[in-house]
Amino acid sequence: MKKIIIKMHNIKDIRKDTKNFKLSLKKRFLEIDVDRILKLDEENRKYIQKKETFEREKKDISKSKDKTLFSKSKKITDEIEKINKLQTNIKNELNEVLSLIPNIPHDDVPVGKDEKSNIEVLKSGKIPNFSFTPKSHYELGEDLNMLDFDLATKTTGSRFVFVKDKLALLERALSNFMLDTHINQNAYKEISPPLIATANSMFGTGQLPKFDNDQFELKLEDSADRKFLIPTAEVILTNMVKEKIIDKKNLPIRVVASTPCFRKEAGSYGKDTKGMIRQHQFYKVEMVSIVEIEECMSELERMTNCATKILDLLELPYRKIILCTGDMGFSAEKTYDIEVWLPSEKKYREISSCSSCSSFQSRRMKARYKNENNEILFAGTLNGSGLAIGRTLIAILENYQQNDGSILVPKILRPYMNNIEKINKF
RNA sequence: GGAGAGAUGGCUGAGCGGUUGAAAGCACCGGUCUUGAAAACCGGCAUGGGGGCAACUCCAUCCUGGGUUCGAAUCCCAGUCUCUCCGCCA
Repeated sequence: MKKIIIKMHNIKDIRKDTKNFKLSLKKRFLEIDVDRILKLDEENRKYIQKKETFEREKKDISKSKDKTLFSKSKKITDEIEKINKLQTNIKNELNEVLSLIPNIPHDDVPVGKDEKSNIEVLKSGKIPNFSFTPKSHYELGEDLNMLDFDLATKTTGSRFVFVKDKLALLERALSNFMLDTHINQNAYKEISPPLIATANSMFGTGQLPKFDNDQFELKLEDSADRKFLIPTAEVILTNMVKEKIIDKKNLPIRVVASTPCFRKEAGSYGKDTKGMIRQHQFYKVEMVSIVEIEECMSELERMTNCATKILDLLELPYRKIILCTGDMGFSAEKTYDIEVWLPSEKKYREISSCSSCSSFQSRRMKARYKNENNEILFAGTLNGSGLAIGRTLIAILENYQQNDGSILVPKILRPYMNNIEKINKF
């Protein structure tokens, strides 16, 4: 494996356009000492120059094969070593600071501190009118005897669930239905990936170093080697192109996978403790696109449409919102969230999140492509849920519930469920 | 788990102490020829970083990390990964 020089933000760009960089950090409401970054960068370059001067001298001596200069060469070696140490320290410090800075928001993204500044861009589907008080998914699931939270607590702990019988079938049907749709209609290629990723891969997509605490880490004999359960298939799918130079003719790359996802959800104590909205383990169908950098915005629209199409086909009411700068994830430059209507909460809840990460992840991963001019550029990466299966299951339970506590099966899913039309208690 | 073999540019693959950042071939790009294409011939073609407005120039990199040496792709040590054979196992 080649040594990887990690670059999360292009320091050259920061140097050249400090003003803009500071402005975009402000949009994210972040306090970052940019002047310190620039100072580190300057020092770093100063030492590099110093080192290179010595290295050149040494090289000349070696080439001359002049024995009288050999002792001098040895002294230079010591000098280089000293400078190298200093330079490495500064470089590491610089990289550490840079690796904690999130992606720069796209110009389209509304500026705001929190979800209150998100903007609704689309509302679709008909909100169901119930002649009775609609129940929550966990009431429905427990009444059907098909969701068992207590049992999961006993075997595993809180925030896990046993899904049983026809709901387990529904979960499986959803996975297959979503995959089939993305593969056959949306031109994604199906992948069944590993569910474990290296620390390096986690760094590539932006989960590390900042969100270490949210990850389930595996216990390994050799503690220097860190491995993690994937918090989303995005990690492993996006890293498929890491350290690669992709031929332009192979772009765009579109892949989809249905995988379990594992999240510690540190810092979410007390939020959504009831039901299966927020679990430590859940299934999700994930789409990932690798594109030429200028295609990011159009691909994001395309990807988001692939996600909403699933909700259209399932005939679930939803809305699409664009996240403001303060509510966006670490690696994203622009994000659409898709929220599905939950009758028991009388609220829209997130069921998918589609993001363009521009070259933010590809810089971390060293994923590049050659364009028509033979220039090597960092690729654009995008990821989106299409959709979160657990939450889709919830949405179906709640939106398709009947007065007697049974659940109508959405028409499109029936072929995937032995053509049953209804999920009953008996 | 045992025993061997290996890791070199987009790919194949030579080099095994000194102008080797690296032969050759393939792929790719440009040109000549051709009505067009193919073939043939000519030329170009690694990545990262530093300096410079630029032409350009300098440094690093032959799996990773140490060591030997004035000098390492080449020698030594440790590690990682890959392949083959045997064992074990969904």
